[in-house]
Amino acid sequence: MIRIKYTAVIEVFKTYLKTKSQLSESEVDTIIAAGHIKKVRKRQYLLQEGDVWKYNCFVLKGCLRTYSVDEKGNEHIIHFALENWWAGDRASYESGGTSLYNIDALEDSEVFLIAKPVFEKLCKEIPALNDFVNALLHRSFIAVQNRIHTNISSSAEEKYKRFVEQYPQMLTRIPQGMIASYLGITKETLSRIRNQTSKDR
Amino acid sequence: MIRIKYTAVIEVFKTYLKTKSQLSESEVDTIIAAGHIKKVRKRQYLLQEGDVWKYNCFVLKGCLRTYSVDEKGNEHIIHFALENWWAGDRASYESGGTSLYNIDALEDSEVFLIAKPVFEKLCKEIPALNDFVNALLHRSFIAVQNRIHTNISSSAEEKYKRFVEQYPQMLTRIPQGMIASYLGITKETLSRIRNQTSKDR
DNA sequence: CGATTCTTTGAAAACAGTCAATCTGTGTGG
DNA sequence: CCACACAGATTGACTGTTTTCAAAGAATCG
Repeated sequence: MIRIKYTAVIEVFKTYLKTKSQLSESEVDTIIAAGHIKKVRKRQYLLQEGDVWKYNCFVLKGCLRTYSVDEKGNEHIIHFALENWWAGDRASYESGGTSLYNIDALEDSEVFLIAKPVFEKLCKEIPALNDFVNALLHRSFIAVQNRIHTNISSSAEEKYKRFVEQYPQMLTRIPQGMIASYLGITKETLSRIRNQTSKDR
Repeated sequence: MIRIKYTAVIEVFKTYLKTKSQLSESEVDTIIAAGHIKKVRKRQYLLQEGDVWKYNCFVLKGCLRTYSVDEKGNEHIIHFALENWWAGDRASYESGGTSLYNIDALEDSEVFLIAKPVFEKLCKEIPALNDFVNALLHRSFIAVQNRIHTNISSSAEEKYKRFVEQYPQMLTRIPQGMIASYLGITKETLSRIRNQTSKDR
């Protein structure tokens, strides 16, 4: 059996839209024609603090992180985005103001970008897209709220355990220190937790 | 000059919709006709863990909290809703599954409820309502994300300070112990922080 | 290999939680 | 009106968790 070994990376987005939304084939094509692929090398910024975020960004390949840097130089990661995830700064996008966050790539990545005005136009023209974006936003909200709940009710160890359950794919691709940052604990604490739990067995 | 001393409590919702949305007078009336007012006494539940949440709930008067109770019996408050705020459990609402949360009143309150199927129908019929709900959801998402950011990047004291800045109205109406719970710290710690900061002056 | 990045470890200090007792204010019923 | 109960806030002593700082140990990559 002959298999096509190389799948154009944009297919990731096509497949995503086809399986997750009610969009027709031609609507999917319209959406894809409205944006463009951007390659982001490891350590390269997609957004820097002070910039304005004007895109919808879907990760086709690789891994991005969204984070802030405080006065002491500590990074605080609020979001990871692997393939099939969205990234961006919604606050800046909505308000048009400058961003407090940085987004950069943890691996060589490829993302699909659609500029805000273009995307808004599409949402108006394609009801199924509008519905999809809404449903997505609902799910995102619920996810962030769950994260709040875990955050205010759990110890460092519990937070890590839940992270492992919820995002096992991330464990292998994201450096431990960054997971610690995402959880709001130090890398040293996370290291000790992991060591601890492996001894317990 | 003669003034009407008593404003029907539903006016709170009318005013809210008129000032915050693009809805026409008649659309506002349609929406109001689609729901009903419910009085909730202090300590009374509006939702209990295990129930399914099927409403959109706008607070006309009083104050509600959404919280979970863990194995040890500790309460973890994820949301407060004063007048002009929405309350509810979006996860249960969207999925139709049972809720992990309780909602109860901290004061004698009045809320405006619109059942899910009715509300969904309204959203389809009234584009301005749909747009408004979306914009609201966007803002909510951004707010929760900011809360995450504060949570993972701040000490107990900083969290409290930000809470005070952001929600000064709540300080006078919500017991301190509950604010502590919302922040993910103990009531004793919050008490000491407050004492500490007042000495510092 | 050398350089860089990431992780681990140790010891001390800071921070926050626990438990129990006390204090304060409020509202209720006798 | 007082006494009492109750909810909420405070305080102290103690414990436990997490951070900090510094150093050393893996792992990765060109």
